[in-house]
Amino acid sequence: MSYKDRKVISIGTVSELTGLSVRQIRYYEERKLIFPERTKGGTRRYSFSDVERLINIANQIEDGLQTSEIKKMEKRREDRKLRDQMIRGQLNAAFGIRK
Amino acid sequence: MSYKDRKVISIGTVSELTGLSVRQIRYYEERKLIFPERTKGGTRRYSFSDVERLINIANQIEDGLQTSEIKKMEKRREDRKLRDQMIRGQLNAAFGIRK
DNA sequence: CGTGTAAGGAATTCTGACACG
DNA sequence: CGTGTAAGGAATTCTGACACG
Repeated sequence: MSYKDRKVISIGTVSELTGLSVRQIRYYEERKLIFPERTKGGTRRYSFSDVERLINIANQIEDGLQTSEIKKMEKRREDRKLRDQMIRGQLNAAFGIRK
Repeated sequence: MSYKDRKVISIGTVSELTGLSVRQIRYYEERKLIFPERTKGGTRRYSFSDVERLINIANQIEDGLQTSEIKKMEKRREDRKLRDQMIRGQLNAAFGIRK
């Protein structure tokens, strides 16, 4: 959609923007925490959103969390979000509650 | 400032986003129409604003304009902008006109 | 588990030049 | 003038592995 989500940044630039090593960035991908696109040639491309996400991941790692825990927390957060949306939708369908 | 102006995109990706050849992109820089940054290694980095500017340049070229003419028009536009700002500033200083 | 590193190779980019028109 | 291309080289990125802890 917006510039923020266009995958156009190569890993070296992401390393500069985040302060993380390319090794760390690739590792977080291996652990399914980040999902860059690939060019035809196979090089990774990240978005600014990815950069922000990486900074959050790095902070959680610094706080002693393991990548598996970070992954679980994200999933729970995502599940809550979906559940809330569903509840909102049902309330709206039943009572026409706006916003 | 914003994501739009961060110089983080390499020339190959810019080529994809604009549909221009890397040769064309480098040439417009040679003609002083575009100003990418450079990494320590010397590779060019562009912003989304640069991508937009390139698309505009390409359209003007298609319309038969020469790079020197495009450059002049941009300068004139820039000069008008500065002049208007100055006038606004003087009006405001003299009469306190807001906005 | 998270990260560094050396290894070999492939993809990407760079510059200056020649070509065409 | 604007753009394509072949040339040689340098910078960038890739993967799989070994190391440490």
